[in-house]
Amino acid sequence: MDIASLQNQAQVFKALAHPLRLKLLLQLGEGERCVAELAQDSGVDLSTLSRHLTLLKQTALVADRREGKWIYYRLLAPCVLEFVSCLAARSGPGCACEEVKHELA
Amino acid sequence: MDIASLQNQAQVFKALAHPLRLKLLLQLGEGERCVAELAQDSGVDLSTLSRHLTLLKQTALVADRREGKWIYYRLLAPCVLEFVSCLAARSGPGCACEEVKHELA
DNA sequence: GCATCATTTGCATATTTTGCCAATTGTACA
DNA sequence: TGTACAATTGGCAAAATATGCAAATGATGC
Repeated sequence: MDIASLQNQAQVFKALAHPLRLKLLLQLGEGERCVAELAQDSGVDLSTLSRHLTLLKQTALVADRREGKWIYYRLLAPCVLEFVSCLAARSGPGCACEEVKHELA
Repeated sequence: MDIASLQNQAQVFKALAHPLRLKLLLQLGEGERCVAELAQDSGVDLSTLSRHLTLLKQTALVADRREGKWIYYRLLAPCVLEFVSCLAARSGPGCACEEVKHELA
């Protein structure tokens, strides 16, 4: 694995490394949303939200589409959500994967 | 998904969000390694390497074990590597998951 | 105890990330 | 054309991260 690939992948993880951005991805996992909808209970400034969405777009985790006044975002990488579930299933150390359960036993 | 869980998960992604740490995880995917071995061609100061390992340990992605003078690190969460492979398989935007191939078509 | 080797910690500095406010762009509609 | 609304961008300060050097810790063996 060369340094460039590692950097690219780290870039994706960086995009995932923020609670708000994770939340946004989970919301988009349920379907397309416009910025105002995503802002609903985000608790941050609209400008801040926009920057987070831009970051997700740059790593191709989401894509956007304009429809009239609104811009709709959609999820591009469902596999991300699967991995998040795996993490969510972690209780304490280790992860939910079978191999690891064995490792920790 | 509550804010605390999101933060915990973001924490894990943060740990993954660095090329060197990803490289370390990949190396550990092949088996236990002591710090000196990992330092071999890392290109960073030993102290820096140590800090990265500490960070990985804090998020329970790896664990360590002392044997005489050496400290061996091992991978705790193989599912991480699977996800990294998924990312590595991305060619341009999107991801290697089937659903996404469809989405992008 | 003392010297040595493997690894970690303290500290200072450089870089990156985050978040708000204000200003701007893009669209719709009167 | 002008106004209103949705969303993004510029600018800047605060917080978090990354890194190397030097000093400290822990274990070994003389």
